[in-house]
Amino acid sequence: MASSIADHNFGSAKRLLNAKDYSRVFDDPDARASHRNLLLLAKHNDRTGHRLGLVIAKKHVRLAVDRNRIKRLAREFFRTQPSTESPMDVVLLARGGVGKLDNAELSSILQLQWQKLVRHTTKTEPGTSQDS
RNA sequence: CGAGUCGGUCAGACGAUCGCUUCCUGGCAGCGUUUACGUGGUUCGGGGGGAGGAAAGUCCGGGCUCCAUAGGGCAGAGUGCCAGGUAACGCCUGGGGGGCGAGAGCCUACGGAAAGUGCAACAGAAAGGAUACCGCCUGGUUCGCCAGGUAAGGGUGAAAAGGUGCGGUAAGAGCGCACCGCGCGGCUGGCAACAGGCGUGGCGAUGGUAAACCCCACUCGGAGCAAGACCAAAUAGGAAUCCGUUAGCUGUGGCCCGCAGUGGAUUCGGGUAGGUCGCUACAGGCAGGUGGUGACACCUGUCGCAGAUGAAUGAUCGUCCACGACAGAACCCGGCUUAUCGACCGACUCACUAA
Repeated sequence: MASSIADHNFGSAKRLLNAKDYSRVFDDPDARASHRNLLLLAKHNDRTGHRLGLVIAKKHVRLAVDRNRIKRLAREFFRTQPSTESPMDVVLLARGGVGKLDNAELSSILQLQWQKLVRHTTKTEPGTSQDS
């Protein structure tokens, strides 16, 4: 419990693992952060930390090398984020043009969108709005 | 040194910190239990491995798996000079023919048009068992032209029915001769493709196109790891309607035969899309030897070289330089094709200078 600040690993507990996990986020997201190159969806979970899922469609990023690069960068970013008091399941969707960004640009975009997402979720009060 | 041809190798390097995955190993929870011990994990250490020459396009060929022991015929598809290599190929090697280049070399779907069918705009006199516009020659003539001979010359066209030369002739013509080309028949060399002589036919019949239909020869059963197997669970079981009962239906794409199985179709309602295996050790890499012109084969030694599954192989910083291209495994191999910043090695050709 009480996932520590120095917890920077990224095992299977930190990832969305099957279709159920994904559709839970898609069907009723608590928060969203949109950018012209990507979209973040989030839903509170009852676990000890954030979990990340990635949807990088071939339609939006043509080359496999770029798709892998985006996934790695996104994982790296979420790995290094400190866990907040309200853990979430987050899904990152790629949009067109992400493949053209370099690593530094992508990182700064992720930083910005993540902050937006955190503000959103703290506003919508994690404890009470458990179900609708 | 300059220009070029062919073959091969590499695919930024080093360090620090933080991660991912897999294997080995040690500790520590948990579980089984007679202390031993076994098992074992969203746990903590230590150590090892972790994308490519194209991983790509999915264009061929295999292995493997299932369908039915994959058997006969049709249809369909593919291949197409010869001989080897190989598990196999549309690949590779060697050879032959043709073409390009000064050369090293490179390119080449390269079987059949005297089985048949089709196609060829325009131009042109005539385009396939053709034809005579101008011209040339002979004869006649009312001097306008007419009859006949001819295919050398002009003109048209992508292509005009052997070519060049000499003889010949009224002018011409394989009409005759020489050489070349072509057809046919021996001979010699070669496993063969084919090459080289020799003889023969005057060549009024063999024009082109077969990545047009077609003919001939040879090859091919189908589907793919979401193949397929197993585990707890599930496919169960149920209701309604319609069709059928020596048939029909099902069985990987077509049809017929053969073979195997069996009532079938639709709708309603219900349930699954968890885990393990397949999954990486091999037509395997490297070194040496033997045989072969070579592709390659055989022998000996040695090495262990990714196995993910919402999908690992990365991020940041520092230093250096020739400032880093194309690009990411998904069952596995052999090829082909396409993309690609550059660096290096070997063999060879041409030109120039020097010796």
